[in-house]
Amino acid sequence: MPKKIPDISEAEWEVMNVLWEKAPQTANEVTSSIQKHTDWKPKTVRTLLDRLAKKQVVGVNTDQRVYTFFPLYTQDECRKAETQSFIKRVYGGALKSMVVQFIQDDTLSEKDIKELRSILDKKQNK
Amino acid sequence: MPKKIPDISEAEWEVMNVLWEKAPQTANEVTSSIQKHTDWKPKTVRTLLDRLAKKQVVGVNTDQRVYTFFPLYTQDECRKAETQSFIKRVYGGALKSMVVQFIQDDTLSEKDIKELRSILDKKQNK
DNA sequence: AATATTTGATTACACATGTAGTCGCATGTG
DNA sequence: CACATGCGACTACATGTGTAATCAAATATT
Repeated sequence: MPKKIPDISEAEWEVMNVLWEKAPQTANEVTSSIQKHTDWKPKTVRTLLDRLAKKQVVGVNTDQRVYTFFPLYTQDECRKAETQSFIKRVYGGALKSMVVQFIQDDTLSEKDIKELRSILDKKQNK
Repeated sequence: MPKKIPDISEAEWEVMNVLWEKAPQTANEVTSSIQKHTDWKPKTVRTLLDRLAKKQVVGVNTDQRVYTFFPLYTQDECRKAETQSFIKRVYGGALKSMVVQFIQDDTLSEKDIKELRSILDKKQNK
């Protein structure tokens, strides 16, 4: 089985999302991207990168003078891990319950629903 | 608009789930239920209840000698709040992306998929 | 070369969270 | 009534997280 993925905090997710778009990147590059959505200081971003590296969620190239960082897991892997623990905590493990709630609460648009139906159709006829 | 629901931590969710099943309950009653799933000491449960009360997620009846606790929000309200922030963090806000991933990953059974389809059908014909 | 700047390493600090323990008063018990 | 027990109030303490700042060495600039 794939090794357990460490917890990724909310702020760390922002950083990961940037690294999943493009990697490797220097701390400065990551900071530039991040600052489009947030007002975090470069030092803050650097701390997050260091923590992610320590947690072994990102890797670091130290061969160049200025280090570059890259993800050690795919976005899908991390999403799946987070979602599983989230669903367990909040919905007692039943993804379906969540979807049902969202469908009933009109959180999904007509269009979303159509798309979901089409995805489910494809899946079932496969 | 409904006031913003405070963050509920993982351990606190366990407590809330017990209170949503039946309320009000004394700390002892909650502890008994909780200890079926966990090995938390009564003091731990009490601390969680106190924190939830402080956060105003649970209310406290202090009229009796032994206090009783009860939820101030429904489970649905809390689920919705948590899910919204979760989806935003992990899936960039698109619930659909998550469902798609889970459908494709076979996290949902054939049966689940059938049920979802039927729910979507009902929704659409409404 | 002297100085300014960049960058990695280390440290800071408050608040949240998991996981309890202590203390003192109100109550039940013998 | 004397004492044991239960419960609320407060305290504890390590680790995680958000949000950086400081310091020293390497590098770029003038």
